[in-house]
Amino acid sequence: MNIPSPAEKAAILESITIDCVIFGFRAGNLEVLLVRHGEGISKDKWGLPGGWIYNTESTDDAANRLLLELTGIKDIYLEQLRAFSDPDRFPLSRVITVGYYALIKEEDYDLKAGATASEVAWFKVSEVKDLIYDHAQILEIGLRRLRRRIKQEPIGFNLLPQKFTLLQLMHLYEEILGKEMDKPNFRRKILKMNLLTPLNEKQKDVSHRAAKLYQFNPETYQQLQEKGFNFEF
Amino acid sequence: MNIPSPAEKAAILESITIDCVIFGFRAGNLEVLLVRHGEGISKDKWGLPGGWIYNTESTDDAANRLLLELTGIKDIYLEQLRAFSDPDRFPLSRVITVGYYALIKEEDYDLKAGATASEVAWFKVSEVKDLIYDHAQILEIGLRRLRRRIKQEPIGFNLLPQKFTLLQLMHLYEEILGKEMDKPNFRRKILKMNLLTPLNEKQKDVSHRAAKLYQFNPETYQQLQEKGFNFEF
DNA sequence: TTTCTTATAGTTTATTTGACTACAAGTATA
DNA sequence: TATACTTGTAGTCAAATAAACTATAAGAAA
Repeated sequence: MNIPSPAEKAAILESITIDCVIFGFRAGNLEVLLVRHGEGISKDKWGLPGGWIYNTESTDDAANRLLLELTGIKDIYLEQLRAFSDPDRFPLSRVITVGYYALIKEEDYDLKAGATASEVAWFKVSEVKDLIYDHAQILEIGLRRLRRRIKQEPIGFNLLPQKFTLLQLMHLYEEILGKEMDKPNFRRKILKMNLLTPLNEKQKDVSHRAAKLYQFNPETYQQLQEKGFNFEF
Repeated sequence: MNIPSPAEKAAILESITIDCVIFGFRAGNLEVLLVRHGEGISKDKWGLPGGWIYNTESTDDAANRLLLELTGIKDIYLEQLRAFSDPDRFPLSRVITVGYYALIKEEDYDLKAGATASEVAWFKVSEVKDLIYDHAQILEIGLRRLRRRIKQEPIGFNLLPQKFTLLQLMHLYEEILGKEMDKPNFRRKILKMNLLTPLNEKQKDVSHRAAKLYQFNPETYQQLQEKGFNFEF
């Protein structure tokens, strides 16, 4: 994030920015998308993708635009976290930032660094360190939100391939919630919800008994949502 | 909310404001605190208490300060809702507002209109209408947050007098969640949590059998919180 | 003394949980 | 080809919980 040029100043809100916490999941690890800044006071340092917002756009629109410009990712569902407003959070001027977060399947998107980002990459959440400004705090709040959300909505499915085994799904919950689970019980509970459609297909190329593949069924989810249900495990 | 004067402009962030949704409970009704504006384009109209933030304060601090200035209420726990950022939400200029919410016991606070508010008063949530700008939306989001929170934390006790009966507590849950409950079951469930200290005291001046009074016990709550528990009814 | 209202205790049945056990279906290897 | 090994899947059982309901107690009012 840099101080905007005079030309830019006319079009943006000088005291508000956006920062996005984008989570992905690969090889059993929860990851987060970071960009390396190409200019300004944080040049060469890693941080969350973000930037200034235009006078004419909502923060939702700004978040989507910035994410596309910096990382090449578009058309994803970004949810607002909250505003971060410590007066000293940004060293050059008084800036409040609005945090957003999302969960995506890494394989569905090609990364392409753009605008003020010289590089984009996924990092394991457990290994992230030294982020600029207060981005560590924003990430922390994003992670907390993710853990809460995944207990109440079936968002975890966004992180898996379209066809997955029950054990993959369970491992995802274990990784995000940070606790071990019982296979038979998990299986019973998730199947009773009727959210998964069993496929006539099995895993391939595994050196043990192949597990049945399932896919998430958004329609039954719609129906269930009206009655209200929960994802505690 | 008015356009700030040139003198004020130096001290504030021009494009960010705060708005507070303060909930109270009286005579079985959920209420919200509104102020009548004394000046500016929304003069004489009712809206949420709020205003501009200073360069030197966080949004949390600004919310507390504004609430005190406008309504006389201080030292309460305000929680951030989120930023509201529709480019057209404020008619005179581009302003993003950060919403806050809180729950208080009405009897504990004296209202005193101040600063740009000519009047302050409690309104039944079910009867509120015609709020300025997008304050109806902010109230709606606050209400949704309240309903979610009350299912997970014992915040409802903030709304009752210090000594209360189980039926009063149940009615509060019924009012906020909008559904009827079973007395014996509610009673059993809430007592098993061990959050209430029974008093050697009963209701007075009621024309029927007097119910036992209880009070909320913050210490056992502290202990329980570590283990995690939930308030579903 | 009877009636009415609300408080509180208890019952019953179905459902859900958590911890396990057992076995099935494959792959690897001897 | 037989055996061991790994993971998947089904099922059991006791304990805890939830929902719906009945019954009785404690007062106030008629």
